[in-house]
Amino acid sequence: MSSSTPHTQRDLKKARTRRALLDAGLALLEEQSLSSIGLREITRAVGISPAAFYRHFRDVADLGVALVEESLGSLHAVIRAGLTERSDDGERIDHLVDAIARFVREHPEHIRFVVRERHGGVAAVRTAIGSQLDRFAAEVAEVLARDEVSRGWSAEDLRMLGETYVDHMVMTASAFLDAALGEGPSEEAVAHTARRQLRLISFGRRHWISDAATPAP
Amino acid sequence: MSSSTPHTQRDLKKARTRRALLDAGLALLEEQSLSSIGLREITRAVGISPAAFYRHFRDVADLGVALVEESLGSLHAVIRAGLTERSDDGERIDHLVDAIARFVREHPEHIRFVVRERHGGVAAVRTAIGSQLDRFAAEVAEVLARDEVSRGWSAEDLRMLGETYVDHMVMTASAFLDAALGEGPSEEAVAHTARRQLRLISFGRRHWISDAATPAP
DNA sequence: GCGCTCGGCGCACAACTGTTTACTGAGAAC
DNA sequence: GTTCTCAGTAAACAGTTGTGCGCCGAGCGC
Repeated sequence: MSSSTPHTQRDLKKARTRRALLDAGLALLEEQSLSSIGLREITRAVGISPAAFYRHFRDVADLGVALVEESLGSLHAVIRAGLTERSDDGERIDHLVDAIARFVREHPEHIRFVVRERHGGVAAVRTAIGSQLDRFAAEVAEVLARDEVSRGWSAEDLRMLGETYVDHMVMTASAFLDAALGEGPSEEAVAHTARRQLRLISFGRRHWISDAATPAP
Repeated sequence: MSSSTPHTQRDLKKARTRRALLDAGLALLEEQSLSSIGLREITRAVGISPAAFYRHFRDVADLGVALVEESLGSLHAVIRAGLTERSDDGERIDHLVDAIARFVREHPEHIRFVVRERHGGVAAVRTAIGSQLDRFAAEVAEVLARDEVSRGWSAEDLRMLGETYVDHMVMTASAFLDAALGEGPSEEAVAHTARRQLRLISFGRRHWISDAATPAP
């Protein structure tokens, strides 16, 4: 999107092995965490010599950072579409949850990576994911600001709401992933719970009072 | 609490180096993830020979599982107290958030460990944390069931609510930790956001309609 | 076509890993 | 006081790791 990609067949080849490295790393991350993956392990999986790795990345951590952009870039578009699509609350929730479920089904390794490394052992990757999710939250907040229910909401409250949504999405995606691998509840159950949680938030939103003390229950 | 602890001074010594191993592991986990920590690395930090490790744990993963019980055991009591303490919603939220903040200040390494390994690269530890948090969610649900607002809530809905609370606690604790290390927003800011999110949930709770279709906003 | 660029290779290097083996010696048991 | 238990040791094992070096040789610009 930003780098110049000269169409010479040599750069093409380079881009292809770079892809292979990224894919191999992603695959290995299914059962390990980034900080325990060896450079040699990756090159072995790709079928190139260890030294060749340095032609593409400085570090394994560097490869990790590259994976962050890739993984969250695609999710980005999906969620944004899912949120904007319908303004009716019930349908919107269903669509959003479905969108997440579909994404997890199509890119399981990507979200596995994000969830695992969000609080993982590699600082650079952690902060990369963090700032990506921050931008994400801001965007969601912006979309939600357009709803009628958001009238009178302060920017800060909207921001908080956006973070809540993003965190919920990540957790839901993670739960879907577990479901797909047979660990934890079924996909239906996860979707069910996710919808109810979104509904809970939705109710809270509709009756939100920004500053007043909350009455006793 | 469960194991027989003969007061012979030899078992005492053994228990002490076991503690040292656990502490060393916890300390190393501050900047790495469990799957990348070496057995030798731990024994070196403690000052014993690598082979001595096997007198206490079969694996590094085994040590990890032991850390899970320890880390979440203490949090358990704290949160339960924080939740039960006050029935007024506003005060309860404040107390809960304060309790989390205090806990993070007192046991930063423990929650660091839990957050990092919850979705980390070691399956055994992952499931140990998962089941611990599950029990946790059930307990929270039970406490919340005693509120007046929970009249008419199905067991399933309560369970969902409990999970929401637990997830929120973990995320908040993680945010507090980041704050303490100077990454991300300040502790005050984290507490502020956490309180608002809890308030949002609280509003949602009060206006919850279990099955009916949600009206347009 | 000639020279240059540069992705990839092979090899060497020192450092490290987990695990086993036979052992020592302080303390328990009787 | 003698015997047994067992946490911890030292040494060796075969692998593995990241990184540096010099060298190809296919493809590029010209």
